[in-house]
Amino acid sequence: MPRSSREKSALTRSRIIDVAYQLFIDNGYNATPMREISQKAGVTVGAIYNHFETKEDIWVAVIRERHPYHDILPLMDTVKGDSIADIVRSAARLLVQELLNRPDLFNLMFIELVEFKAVHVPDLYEAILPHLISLQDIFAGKKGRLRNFPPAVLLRSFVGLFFSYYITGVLLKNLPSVASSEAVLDQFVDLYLNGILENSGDLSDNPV
Amino acid sequence: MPRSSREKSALTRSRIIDVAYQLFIDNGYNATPMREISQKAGVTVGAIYNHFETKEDIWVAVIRERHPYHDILPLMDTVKGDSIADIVRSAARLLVQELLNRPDLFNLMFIELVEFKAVHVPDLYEAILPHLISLQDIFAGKKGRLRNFPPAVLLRSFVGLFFSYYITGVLLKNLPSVASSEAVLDQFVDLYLNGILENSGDLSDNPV
DNA sequence: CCTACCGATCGGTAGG
DNA sequence: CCTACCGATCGGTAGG
Repeated sequence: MPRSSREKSALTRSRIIDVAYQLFIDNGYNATPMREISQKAGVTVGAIYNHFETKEDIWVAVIRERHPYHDILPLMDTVKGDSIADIVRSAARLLVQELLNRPDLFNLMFIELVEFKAVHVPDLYEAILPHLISLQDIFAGKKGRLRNFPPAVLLRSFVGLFFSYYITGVLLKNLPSVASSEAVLDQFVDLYLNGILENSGDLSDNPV
Repeated sequence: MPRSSREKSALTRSRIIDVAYQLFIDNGYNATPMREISQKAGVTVGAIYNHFETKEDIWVAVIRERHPYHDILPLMDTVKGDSIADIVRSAARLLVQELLNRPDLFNLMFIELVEFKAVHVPDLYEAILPHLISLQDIFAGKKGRLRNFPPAVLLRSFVGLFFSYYITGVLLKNLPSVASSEAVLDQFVDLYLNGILENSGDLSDNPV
């Protein structure tokens, strides 16, 4: 039970963000009325404006405070393995496990692209970048030799791998021949590993 | 000059679609008022409803009749080369030349994902699929050996490559270290070629 | 945090 | 009677 009005206010604000997060993901930003947020959050529309100056401020709070990277990045720091291939593969598995059955990250980013032209993306950098950069150090001293790609390209293409898999899966989901599955994701990862590693063998013949 | 009222009607309809196409790409679907479409098209709002029953019908006409694949797919049929690497690379170059400085395709697909949950995507299959499937035949008898990936995975990861490049470029565009450029795209393609080809050499050491 | 309400604008339709 | 289109306005809802 909240004791002070301070705590009560913080709880209300948190409830508004939770409700808005879900509605934005389900319907998009412009298609989510303030009335619906207020009803589902159990407060009046006017009350919301005690916590946020504008509707867009709710969006900013959502991507800052409820963005799935809060759950995902700490997982990345736990990735271990003897070889680069093992590390990349287990990182990919972790990411997929978190992301694909809960595609909030993708929806939030697409809404940000479509409805805001990515203006809030820089807000996310300071939180995400340190984790990404530390990923590069993880490769140092591991088995396997990386081809001569710039680190930024390796990182960017790794992140892009999941967008590639997710978007093509959604766009082609009605075609039986391109059904998404763990096996297909493994093949995407194998293709990526073949792409970045020297002497990767032929991972397509040796699924793990 | 249009002679019959039939021709005039067709021109008006075409003008409405052209205007809506640009506004949807720039602002998204929900953020584009019928008033703005009507003003820019030089007709009244009421007149639009002689050509389309609802606003959503305009969207459907846009993605059916103005989708950039109308320009892109014919280009793909002109791709030639002695080796698989050459073919994939020139296909990628053609695609990028068409797409990256005119990212209509991406925006249309993202709007479709965010604001319509991809319900109209099946409409596009019948037009696009035949071209994609014929791509697989192009590889037959060319120099270079493909790794043992299913054709659907090769195709899907090729399409995904451009989504990967485009989205990560937009999301990270404010970071100088990940600036998009033709060189970076070549590296994405090299990574992909390393990924799908046996004995690709190390393309990252031998930029073309 | 609420009730009550604003200026404006939304997608869509009336009769002619 | 058709088409393409008009000026005016509908019932509801947007953010604030």
